[in-house]
Amino acid sequence: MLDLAVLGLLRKRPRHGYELKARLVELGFARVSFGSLYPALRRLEKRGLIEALRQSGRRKAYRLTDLGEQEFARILGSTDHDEDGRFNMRLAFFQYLEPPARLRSLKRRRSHLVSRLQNAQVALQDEIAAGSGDHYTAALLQHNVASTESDISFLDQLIAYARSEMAAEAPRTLTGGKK
Amino acid sequence: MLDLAVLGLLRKRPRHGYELKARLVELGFARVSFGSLYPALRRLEKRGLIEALRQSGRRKAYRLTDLGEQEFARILGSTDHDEDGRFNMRLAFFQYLEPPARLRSLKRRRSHLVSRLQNAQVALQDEIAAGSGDHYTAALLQHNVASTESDISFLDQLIAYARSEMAAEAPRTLTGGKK
DNA sequence: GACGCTTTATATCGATTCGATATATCTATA
DNA sequence: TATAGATATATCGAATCGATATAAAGCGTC
Repeated sequence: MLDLAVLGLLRKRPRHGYELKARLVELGFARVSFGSLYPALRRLEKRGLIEALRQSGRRKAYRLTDLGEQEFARILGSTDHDEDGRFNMRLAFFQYLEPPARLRSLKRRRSHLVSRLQNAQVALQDEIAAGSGDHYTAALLQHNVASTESDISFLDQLIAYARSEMAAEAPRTLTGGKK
Repeated sequence: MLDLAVLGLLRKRPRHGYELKARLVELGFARVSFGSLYPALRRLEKRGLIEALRQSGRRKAYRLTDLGEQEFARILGSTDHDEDGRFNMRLAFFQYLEPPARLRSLKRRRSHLVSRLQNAQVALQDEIAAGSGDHYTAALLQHNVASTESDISFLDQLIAYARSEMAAEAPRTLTGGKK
């Protein structure tokens, strides 16, 4: 996932490690640590996907190479492994995906969340049925259900938006699109 | 975090690895893998915190030792490092914490989320101000804000509950508690 | 009752990531 | 120019990931 993040952020403009970290925090990926980021930079450099532009003082800015751009497109285009952080990272780079690919990715994510919701609902019902009497465990399970529901409705908004984009972009329907 | 999870689940009753994994999934910790779980079991066994009860076929159930129970209490009592999964795991074992410790933990978590919310709000405003025009990045940042807000109100409910527990349990006020 | 099939269950392993610590460089300011 | 705090990179053992291997148990079915 870090590879995608680094390549994606460098696609816009060169940055050094510290800047990358700062942007990741802004985007909500506070978990990525320097202990994974710096090794990732060296890994990517060794693979020729990014290259260093030596600069002032201690900073070492990197830029994306052509090879790196290809690899970024490849990772972004590959079917996503359904994990929360993974999906959100992908979302941050949706601008680099074609609208149809966006829609596919969103639908896939949605169905994953729906099945997660079902599991969460069952777990909650089982807990209530078992009547263990632990309010906090029940609250945790209730929260899992609620936040998954909220994620699904968030996705539904995105799906609606992606559909409208496609309608606007490819107006080759009988109605004869405008613009 | 896995250590806390394993010890906490075994505190209730003996289980084998596969059962532990299943319960973790129910509780919403789908991310823990067998590749971390089984090594963790051996680590904990070597430290004398759990011990195996050989059983039918391939299953190897473990039970918590006295030493393990002490260590569990120690970990649960130690100040939590603010990370989402960490906190939720703790919540799953709140039943083993004293009400005042519960309240302290909840408040600490709340203030952490409030500062995260502020950062998320700033990031969203900055993105809007920058006017990059990428709807998906903006949506991601908006979602970060919304879900953090929702987490805070979830915590507020828990805090209210924890307060009511303490009021009910230690009714040594002037009003003279009932029960 | 032996044949496949799926589920249950543990193990293993290289690569990645964590988390804590160390250290160097800038910047302000007194 | 000392000192402090923010910026920036590096390092390293331990934990975790994720994918794969293996094997026993359960189960229909012919």
